Amino acid sequence: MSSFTPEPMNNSQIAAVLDQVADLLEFQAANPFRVRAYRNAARLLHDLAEPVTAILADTQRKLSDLPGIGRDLADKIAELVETGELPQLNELLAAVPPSVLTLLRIPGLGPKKAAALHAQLGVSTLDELRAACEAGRVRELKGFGTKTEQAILANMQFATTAQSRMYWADADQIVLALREHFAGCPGIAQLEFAGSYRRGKETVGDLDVLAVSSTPAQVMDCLATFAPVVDVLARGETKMSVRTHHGLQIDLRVVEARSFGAALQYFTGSKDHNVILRGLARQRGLKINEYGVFRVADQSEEYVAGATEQEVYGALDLPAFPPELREARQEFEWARQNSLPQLVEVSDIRGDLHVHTDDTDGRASLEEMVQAAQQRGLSYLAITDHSQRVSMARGLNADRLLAQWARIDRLNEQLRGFSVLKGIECDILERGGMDLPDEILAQADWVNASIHYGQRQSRQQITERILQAVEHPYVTAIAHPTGRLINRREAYDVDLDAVIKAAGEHGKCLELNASPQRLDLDDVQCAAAKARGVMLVLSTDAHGPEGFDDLRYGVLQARRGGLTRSDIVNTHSWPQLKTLLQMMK
DNA sequence: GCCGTTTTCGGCCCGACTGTTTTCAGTCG
Repeated sequence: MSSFTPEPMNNSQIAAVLDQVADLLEFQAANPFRVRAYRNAARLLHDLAEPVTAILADTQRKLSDLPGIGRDLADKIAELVETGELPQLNELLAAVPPSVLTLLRIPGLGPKKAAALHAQLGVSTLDELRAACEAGRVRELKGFGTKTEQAILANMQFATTAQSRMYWADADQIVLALREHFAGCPGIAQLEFAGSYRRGKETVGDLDVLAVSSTPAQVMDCLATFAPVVDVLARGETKMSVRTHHGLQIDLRVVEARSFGAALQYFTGSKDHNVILRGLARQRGLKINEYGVFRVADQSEEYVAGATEQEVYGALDLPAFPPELREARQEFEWARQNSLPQLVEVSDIRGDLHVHTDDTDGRASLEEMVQAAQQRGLSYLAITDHSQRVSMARGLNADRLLAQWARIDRLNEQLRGFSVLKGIECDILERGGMDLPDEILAQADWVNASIHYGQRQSRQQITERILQAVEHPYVTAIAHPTGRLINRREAYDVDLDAVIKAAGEHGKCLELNASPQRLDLDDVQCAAAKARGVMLVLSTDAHGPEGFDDLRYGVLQARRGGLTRSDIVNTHSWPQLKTLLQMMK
C-alpha cells in the first residue's frame, strides 16, 4: 500500500554524510589532507545556494565543476543522492563503532588519543572511558599520564551535556561587560574581539580577545579577575584561555602593535578563509601568520605588514573583507572581479514591517510601539499582530482587526513624517489557506503570512501551504519562512528552494526575521534568495519597544548573506516601497 | 582527495600550549 518515495537528499544532508566520513577517516588516522577534502566538500555543499540535485539533473553541468569537488567526490555524491547510501561510509561504520566519535567531543581528546583508547583499551563509549579512567588504566598507556586521565574525567561533562553554542546576542552582552572590565586594566594599548563573534555568526562557540600590550602578564591577570571567569584552562607567555560560569571559553592573545592587524585577521578567521589566504600568500613568496606578513628568502624572513588588517590584505592586493564575508564562500572570487557587495547597514533600514502590540501578545500599546520606532529613526511601521487562529496570543478576528486599523487611521492623522501601516501576521491554516477572509486582507497595506500550527506536517503539506500563501494575491511576505528556533527547534520540513522560486515568480518578499532566536532565513538561505532575485524584508518581529533593537542582529545575518541595501525592501521609503510592490505584482 | 601561467606528482597554513617527554606529539584555533 505504500507509494512512499524517499525525499531527495538536500544539501545539508549530503554535507552531513561527508562530514561523518571525514570524522571516521580522521579517527582512522587517514591522510589529513584527504580528511580536509571531505570537510571542504561538506562545507561547500552546505553553503551552496542551489540544490545539488538540480546540478545533477542538469546535463550541461557537472558537480566536479565546483571548486574542491573532483571526480571521485562527484561520483560519490551522485551515488549518495541516487541510492541514499554511500558504500564507503558503510565500510567505515563497520570498522569503527560510531559511538567512539562521541569521545572526540571531549575537549583535549583528538582523533589520535581517542583511537589509542579504542585500540588498546577497547573503549568505545563515554561510560567505558569513564570506567577506564577511574580504574587508572588510561594513565598506563604510552603518551598518556595521570594529568591526561584527570583532564578526561574533568572534561567529560562537556561531551555529555550537549553544549549548544551561545546566541550572538548573549555573547554580545558578555563582550560589553568584558570591554568595560578591560577598560579598568592598565597597560592595554588596543583591544578587539575576533572570531565568530566578529564575523557575526548567529551563534558563538567561544570568544577570542586580542590585546596590544607590552605587559602581557598584566593583561592576563586582569582577565583572570573578570567576575564570570571560573576556570583558567591554559596560560602561557602570550596566550591564555579561561572558562566562564556560562560555560563560555574565552581565549586571550597579547601581541605587539606591529602585529595587531595580522593577529586580528588571523583570529577573526574563518579558519577556511585563512587557509585560502595563506595559500595565496605562499604563491607570492609571502608567509602570513598572526605576527604579520613576511617575505620569505632563503634563511631570512622580512616583515612586510601587520599593524592593520588593511595592510595585511593589501600586501596581497586584496580588500579588507568585511568580517561577515570571511567564510571561504565567494569572497575571494568577488575580490578578484572587484565586485565585493556593498553590505547593508543598520542605518539603511527605514521601516519595520513585522511588529506586535498588546492587542495580541505584544507588551506595549500601538502608540508606544510607534513612539519607539520614531525614537529609533524609522519613518514607517507596519503593525502586524497575530490573526485569530493564534488563540494563545489572543489573535485578531476580522472585527478586532478592523477596529485596530481604524485606530491606526486616526493615529496617522496626528503624525508628521511617519506612517503607520495597516498590517497583519496572518496564519497559514493547517488545512491550507489564510486565517482571514480575502475581503479583509485586501484592505491591508502589508500582509505577513506565517505558519504557527501544523509544523510537523509532511514536507509536501508544509511546502504546499506556503506555496499557496505565496500565490495568494493579498499576501506581501512570508514571515519566518522555515520556523526554526536556534538551539531549540528544527525548521519545519519545507522545500525552501521551491518557495524561493515561487516568491521570485510572484513578486513576493521573504522575511529575514531579526529575532536572535530565529534569524530566519539564515545567511545561506538569504544568499540563495538573492541569487534568484527574490526581495527580502528585514523585520524585527518586535513584541515590545526594546524589540526594535534586534534589528542589528538581522543586519549582521543579512551581511553574512551578502545582502546589499537594494536586496532589502525596507531600505526604501514607504512611498517608494509601495510603488515597488505594485511593480512586482 | 584535490589541484596545476613552474605541475598529472607532490605538494596541501601556521603557531601556542600542554603533557609526557629526554626532543616531541597531540590538540586547538
